[in-house]
Amino acid sequence: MTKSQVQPVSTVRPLDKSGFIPLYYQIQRALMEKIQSGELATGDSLASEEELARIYQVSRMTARQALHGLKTSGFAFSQKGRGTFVTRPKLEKNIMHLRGFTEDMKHLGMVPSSKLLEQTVVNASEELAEKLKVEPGEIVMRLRRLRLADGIPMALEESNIPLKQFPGLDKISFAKQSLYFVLRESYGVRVAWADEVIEALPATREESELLTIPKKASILSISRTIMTTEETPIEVAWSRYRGDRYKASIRVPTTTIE
Amino acid sequence: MTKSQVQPVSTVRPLDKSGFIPLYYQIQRALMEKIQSGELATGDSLASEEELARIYQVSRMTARQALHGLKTSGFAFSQKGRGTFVTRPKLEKNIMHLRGFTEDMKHLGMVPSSKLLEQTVVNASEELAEKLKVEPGEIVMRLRRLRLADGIPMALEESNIPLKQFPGLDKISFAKQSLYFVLRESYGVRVAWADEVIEALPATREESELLTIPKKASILSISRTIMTTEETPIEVAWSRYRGDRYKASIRVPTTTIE
DNA sequence: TTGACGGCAATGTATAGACAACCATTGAAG
DNA sequence: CTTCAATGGTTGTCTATACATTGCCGTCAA
Repeated sequence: MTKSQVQPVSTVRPLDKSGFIPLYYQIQRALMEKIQSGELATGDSLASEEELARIYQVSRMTARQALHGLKTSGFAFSQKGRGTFVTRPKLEKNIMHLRGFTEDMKHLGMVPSSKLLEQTVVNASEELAEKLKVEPGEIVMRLRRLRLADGIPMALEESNIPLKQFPGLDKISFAKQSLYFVLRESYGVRVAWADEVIEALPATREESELLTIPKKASILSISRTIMTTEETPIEVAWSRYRGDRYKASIRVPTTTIE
Repeated sequence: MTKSQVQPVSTVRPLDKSGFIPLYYQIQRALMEKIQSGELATGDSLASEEELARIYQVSRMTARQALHGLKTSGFAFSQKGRGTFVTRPKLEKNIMHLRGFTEDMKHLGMVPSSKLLEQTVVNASEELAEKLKVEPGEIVMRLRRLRLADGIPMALEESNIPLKQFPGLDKISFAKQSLYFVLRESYGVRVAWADEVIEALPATREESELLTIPKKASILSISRTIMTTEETPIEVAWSRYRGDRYKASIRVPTTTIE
């Protein structure tokens, strides 16, 4: 509360009013940066809705929307009559964010690397075709990668993408580029939601060898289907994480508690 | 789209304008009921914001807020220029909802039962005290239950609740009543969020015996901390599910995709 | 010292309206 | 028949305002 008095107004970057990026989102990102950089620590109070509106020269509802975005992504919470406060989640792997392995590891301060095991074009099996909502036998790109952090094998990933929707995708090398990055930037894919199923499985022989763990050791399996707004699956993928090195976490916000 | 023309207006229950329950929430629940009952199937279009506003005699922003609630809880999604559509998730155990085991199993059409292993009052250990944000040694109620579905052991649950906040809780029998139900109805607890950590672990000897699975078999572990709006933990709990019988699932909505 | 009250600040809820962006359909022009 | 333009419907963003509800704190009186 006293902080806002001390804080110089000069630190506020003016908003881009060109109309391409929503104002509320620009404010949200500005606040997020302050949280990520540590300028705003856990427990600190954020500027009030009224104050944000004054600082950024927007209406209170717009400022409110920016704060709402922080709340639903788990970086802040509000108390009626008190204010809005930072609550930076220190979580292992927040599955509420659709990040790839590379981004995940960077956030954890580890050096990610990847070993391409397979990049082929296959005909969809019955099971896969059903999940992808295509005809059996349709061509699908399959990507199988071993993921390492600081040189230690951490996960095994397989990704299946129907090539019908993304012509030419099989000719791109994913040694360096992130799959999600390519889909977003080159094909303009708009993701609507993702369904994830989480299981604890015993390692198969192949998995235990690649991940250098004992046979039948516990594995955290996350299967994911990413859907577009047209309800067409973009990708069906699964990841197998070493049970002894990996935890998934999630923050369930108030809005979804019944 | 044609549906809204056929639908008689008489089915609309008038809103309770007494002011105790927000209008947007009443609309949200009314829509949710139609989804749950099957009156609105997956893929059906919901009434437009304008239409809802007209039907319920509220402003468009209020109708919009009702739809927003459905979206963030994964029961609907919107497309600019087209409308809002139902997308009822048919998922195994949606961890986006804070349901207890009993409600979970009922939703899956199985008959839940429970065996109370332990209901004691203990002094908090270092580790537990830190998680509950209380002093070490403070009294805590511990509930350990074996959970069965159709008579088959499915999960092991331990729940720790600081008694300081809930005097008399240790005298209530939880053989029949749900813990969440009691906390909500008798103590008026307002939950702000829950953090969950999901792991794949090998079963200990005790776990394998109680769950009738082989030793070191894979177990899906979900640890949960439930917090109030005051940032005080209400409950620290963990569940151990049989890896061969249980899957957790989650639908990540657009709003939280970066 | 304590308790009651009032005022202030903050979020929660709700209204009314405006324009932009996007999608599907229709109808006219080629 | 095909293509393009207009149109209406829908969600997305934004403004301006109002009142309710809650938490905090200081003042004043008992």
